[in-house]
Amino acid sequence: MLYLKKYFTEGLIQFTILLSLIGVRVDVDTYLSNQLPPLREIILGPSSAYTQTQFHNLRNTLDGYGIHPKSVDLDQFFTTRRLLNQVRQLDRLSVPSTELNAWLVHRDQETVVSAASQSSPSITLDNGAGLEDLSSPDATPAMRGGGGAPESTYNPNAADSSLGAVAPERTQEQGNRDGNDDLTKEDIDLIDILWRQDIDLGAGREVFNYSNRQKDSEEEKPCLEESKEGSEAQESWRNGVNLQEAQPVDGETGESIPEQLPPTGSQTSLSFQECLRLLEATFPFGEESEFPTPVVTPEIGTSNEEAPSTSRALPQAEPPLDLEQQWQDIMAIMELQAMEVNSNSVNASSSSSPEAAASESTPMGTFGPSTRSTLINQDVSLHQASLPSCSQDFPPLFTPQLDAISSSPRPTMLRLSSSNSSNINSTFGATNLTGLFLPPLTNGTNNVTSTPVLPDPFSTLLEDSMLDEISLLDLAMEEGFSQAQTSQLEDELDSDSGLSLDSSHSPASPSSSETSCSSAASSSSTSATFSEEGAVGYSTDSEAATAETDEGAVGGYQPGYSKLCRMSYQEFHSLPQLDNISHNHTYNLPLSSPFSDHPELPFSTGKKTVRDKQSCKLQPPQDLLDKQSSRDERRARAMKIPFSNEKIINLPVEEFNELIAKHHLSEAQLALIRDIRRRGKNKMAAQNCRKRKLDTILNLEQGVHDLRRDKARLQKEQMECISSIRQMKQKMQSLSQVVFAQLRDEEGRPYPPSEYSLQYGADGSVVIMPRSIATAQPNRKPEKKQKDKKK
DNA sequence: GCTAGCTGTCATCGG
DNA sequence: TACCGATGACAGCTA
Repeated sequence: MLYLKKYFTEGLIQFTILLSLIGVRVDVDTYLSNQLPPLREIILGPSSAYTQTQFHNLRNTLDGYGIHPKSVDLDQFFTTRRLLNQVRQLDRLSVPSTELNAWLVHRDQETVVSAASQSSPSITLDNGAGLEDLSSPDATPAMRGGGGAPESTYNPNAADSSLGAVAPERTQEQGNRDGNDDLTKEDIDLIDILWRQDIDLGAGREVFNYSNRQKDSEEEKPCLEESKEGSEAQESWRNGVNLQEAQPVDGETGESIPEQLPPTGSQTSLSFQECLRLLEATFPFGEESEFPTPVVTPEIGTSNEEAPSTSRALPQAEPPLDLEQQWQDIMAIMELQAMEVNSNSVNASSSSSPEAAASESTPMGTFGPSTRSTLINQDVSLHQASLPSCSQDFPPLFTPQLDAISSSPRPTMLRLSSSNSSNINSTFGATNLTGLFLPPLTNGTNNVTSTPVLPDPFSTLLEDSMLDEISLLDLAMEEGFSQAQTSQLEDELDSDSGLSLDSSHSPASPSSSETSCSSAASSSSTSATFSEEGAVGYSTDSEAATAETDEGAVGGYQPGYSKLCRMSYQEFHSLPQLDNISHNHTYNLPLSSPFSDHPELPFSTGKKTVRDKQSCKLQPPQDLLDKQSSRDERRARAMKIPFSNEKIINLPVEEFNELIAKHHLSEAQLALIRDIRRRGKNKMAAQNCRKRKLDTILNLEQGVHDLRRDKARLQKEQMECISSIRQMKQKMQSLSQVVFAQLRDEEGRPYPPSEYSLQYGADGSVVIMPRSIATAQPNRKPEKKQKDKKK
């Protein structure tokens, strides 16, 4: 479960990164110009010590790695933190001007094989069939990947026939299996007929301005009309037909015709696959990425001849492509998708060209013979694809393993995985996610300059709650947290910050958790220990009670009791400044604390005893806390206070008074008890106060960042307004010249523009008046020597 | 030895 | 008026 959890977490992160990349890309120019180095530094936050994301990241680090909460794997910790920070910075529009951070989800061959062999159908990168196969328990890998190549999650037929055409055999054999139950053979034939009709109607290269990337030798094939494509594509999505299969195929030659690019760059969407391709090309991923995602290789320098039946890992040695080239590729893809020419019509023409045959077993994502052109054809227009496109594009991130995760009861958060539902569309089908982060496409022909995609809605999905709460709550649900513990975690999420006041192990430092534990202990309940999270040394309440009884009332520092309360999961991951983890309170703390056996030992003398030193070696931070907290403990012990300091501090006033009343205490004892209570509460208050201070600083920092971002945005808008006004003035001037050229006075003489000017009334009237008067009385409508002239 | 950071404690104020 | 929380200030401790 932890393993799967890790996959899910990382997959979610990468998923959001990729989606964010789509949105950020569109408006990247804005931020390229606004990303000043200081601002960038602030955004990126080199001083991560004051970021509140650490404990969340650590939280994420905890899940799935099976490490002790106190033994933070720093590499994973910082890696996760970096990822999360950058994810969040994506929504904050913090794309550096000279830096492109990209991630590529990667699934190695073994994972694919195992996934396939486990009858957990892997989700192909752009093969909607693979998605549908999720719902088809009887779908075998061979059925998806082609004969004899169960490992291949990438169907070459689909690759070659993407965007408009599909091999007939695939249509018949896989169409229904892919969940395309309602797409009958007649429908397919009809679509094909329509497709051919469009071809015959002459929708050719000039219509779609096919990209010059296409090989000259390839036959160009007209694409369907966009409107029809839109409807068909959506229907195709509904039917589970992969857009990849909608690649047009020349009706005569049977060759795969790549989709055509619009003449200008309409930067509206970017297919997931293309994102992967570009990201991979930019940052070749290695085996580091543990998230099992389809292997995608860049089409550049990739041929189908190599390892057709095996998935290839991403070529790490491949040098990153030029960034400019990458962006050009992205733009080209966007242009392509803006055309929405990706038809889902099933073309009877078989794309079983030799190349396709060669890539019959090409692993999914390994682009075959058509290289770039084929790649482009595989793109999916997120616009047209609407919601299904999301599910179509994104599911590759969610592997069967994730499905297994999602199959487990997880009541919280959006289920991003394909889940165990029969159709991936059911996951995203409730809402049009595409519409969330992509502007509605009114017409298939996108205006190049009128589609700035601001990913604000989607950015909301990337907010902290998505990444933080999902990690925590899901972890709580998955790892056997009790409902009370889960609610405790939720309460923590509701708090202003993750800082736990209970970070200190001082007995006089109770917190909500401690209080709750105290209550639980008082009710003789046996709360579950947190040993499952890896923390050791926690005892049950009964044990704590026993220890307390054995130890006596004085020096109520109960390792079992208090640590159960204090060193909770909450405490650990609620620390906002885990970068400075130096107080490992309970690390390697044995179950039977020395204090239990010799409760008087730590408090017997002010000097360190041998045993004390030994305990210091085991738990140095504990020593600090012991020393700091033992003063009142020692005092209480010296005064023979018959109950623990924790009770003194944490009990409500009524109970505290009752407790005091039950014992016949001297004035000195009462005074000490009240001092202990006062100091203990004040200590908590001080911690609260400091926490608030820190939160205030962080909020201010964030506010500064937001204000700077708003300032940059407003400046950009101002520049746009100025430019618009300038254009309007120019247009007005030209119109004035036209008017003056046509105006004549009573004698038929023209009005020289140098002497007259046009004055525009508020009611739309336009009058001509001498410039001298116009300048002298700019606000008064001249009555003389004017001729009203309605425009 | 100096310094920064953390923590506990006291005094004070306000609810 | 007692209680409690918040907060500034200070001191002690540790790295």
